[in-house]
Amino acid sequence: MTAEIPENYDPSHYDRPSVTVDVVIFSLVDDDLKVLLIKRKFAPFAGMWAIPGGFVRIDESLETAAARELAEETGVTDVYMEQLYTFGTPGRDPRTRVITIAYFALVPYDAVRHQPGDDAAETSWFSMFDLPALAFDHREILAYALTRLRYKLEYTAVGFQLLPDIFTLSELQRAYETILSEKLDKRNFRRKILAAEVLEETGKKKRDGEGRPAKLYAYRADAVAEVKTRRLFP
Amino acid sequence: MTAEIPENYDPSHYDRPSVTVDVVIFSLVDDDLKVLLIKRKFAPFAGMWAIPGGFVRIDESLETAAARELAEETGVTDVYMEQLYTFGTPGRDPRTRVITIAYFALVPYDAVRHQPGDDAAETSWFSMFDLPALAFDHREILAYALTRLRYKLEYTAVGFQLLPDIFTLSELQRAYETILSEKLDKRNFRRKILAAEVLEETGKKKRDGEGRPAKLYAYRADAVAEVKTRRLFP
DNA sequence: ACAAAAGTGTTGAGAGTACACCCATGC
DNA sequence: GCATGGGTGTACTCTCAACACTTTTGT
Repeated sequence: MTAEIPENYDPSHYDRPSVTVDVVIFSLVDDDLKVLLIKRKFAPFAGMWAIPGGFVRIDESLETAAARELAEETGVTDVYMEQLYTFGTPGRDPRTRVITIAYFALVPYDAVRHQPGDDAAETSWFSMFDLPALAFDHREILAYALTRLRYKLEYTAVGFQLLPDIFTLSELQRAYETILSEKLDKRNFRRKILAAEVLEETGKKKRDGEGRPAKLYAYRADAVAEVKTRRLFP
Repeated sequence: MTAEIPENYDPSHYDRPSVTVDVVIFSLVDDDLKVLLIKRKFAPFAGMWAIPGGFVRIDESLETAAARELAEETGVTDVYMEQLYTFGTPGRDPRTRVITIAYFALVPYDAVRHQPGDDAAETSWFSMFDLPALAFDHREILAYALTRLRYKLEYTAVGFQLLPDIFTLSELQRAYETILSEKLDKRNFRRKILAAEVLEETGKKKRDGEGRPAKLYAYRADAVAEVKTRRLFP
């Protein structure tokens, strides 16, 4: 395809990098944005925490590989997941050239089956706002994942993906506030989220704690995920 | 990192996919959005057109590989380029497993040195709105690239990257109209682009064709590239 | 009855949109 | 002087942002 590497050259003969997927698994716990990390047992970066990931098998798609990693760590399938970015700087893994395709997943905490310790590997949820020492370039990947998640919250209805199937508007608002690290106005929030027509009332009410019971809402399966942005040019 | 593939396993022993970069090279020619393609001489897809690309060398970064491909095909360096998406469905290349990290570049046509035919490989500019038969999954990659470019135009000032160093507001407007496939209002366009404060007058005027000479503008090097989007939540 | 959280409207400011005519030059 | 493209302002609408009190329940 290029002058140096003719297109008829069989690509299987090339010196090839390793390819992995890493999955940034977000969840909301106790009004905090958490990410699931794995403690490394071996060098390099032994004892440090890392984003769950693994090698892409030779005959599986990238999405399948990412979904497999997610399921291995959390037992969860069928959640919101999207490709984040591909990181491939030489030297990011000191052992050999490793290119990683990073994904991020939004997991409702009540759907997580494997709790930390279930698996052989030690895993734990960490606050995104209080991270431990991280292996490789994983701090950079997490920073980028948070930026993308915040950005995405502002023009899509992706926030629901972190909550249970049914939820109250106050819970949804707290989710947005937690992720954006910012207080939102209750009346404006409700008006806007209802105007987007992505929610439907379930008819049920949540009566657990103190105070007036709250209406429970569900995400409308038929809703368009992407809310049209206001455009820069008419 | 996973149950099946222990983290202490040396990744260099794995059965590894090939990794390429493909660069979607956009330019504006005669008020049309063009993309540079290469004619394939060998199987698979012999005679079909393809996005320029090549293997990532074992010790170069992905960005370097993409910039190298761009320079080989156009002679251009230092233009706007960003990572688009990573495509890795098994079978997208019938020879072997190939994962490609796609980039897109915005190239002012007057900067292109290698014209079609300069190189050994046959290259040609095609209208994005009238594409030939394409090899591999390259039609899908181009469709995604166009979507991203259009999207990006709406909330950033990236349109300049397709024009010469100095340009008139009418030329800029025509660039936006061409890419978006949509007429824009002249007064609103001018008001908005000037309000963004990313342009500066050069003092020069363009007097070539008919009509009143137009002021020539330049992109302000110190301008912030990303224009703040209106947010969905306050 | 009181504590706690849910729920609800209005107003002012700023941005978006639609729309039509005069200006400077070359021929 | 006329054809050609460049350049300019205003009024209406709509969305955003700020702001405080009433309602429903459990104890």
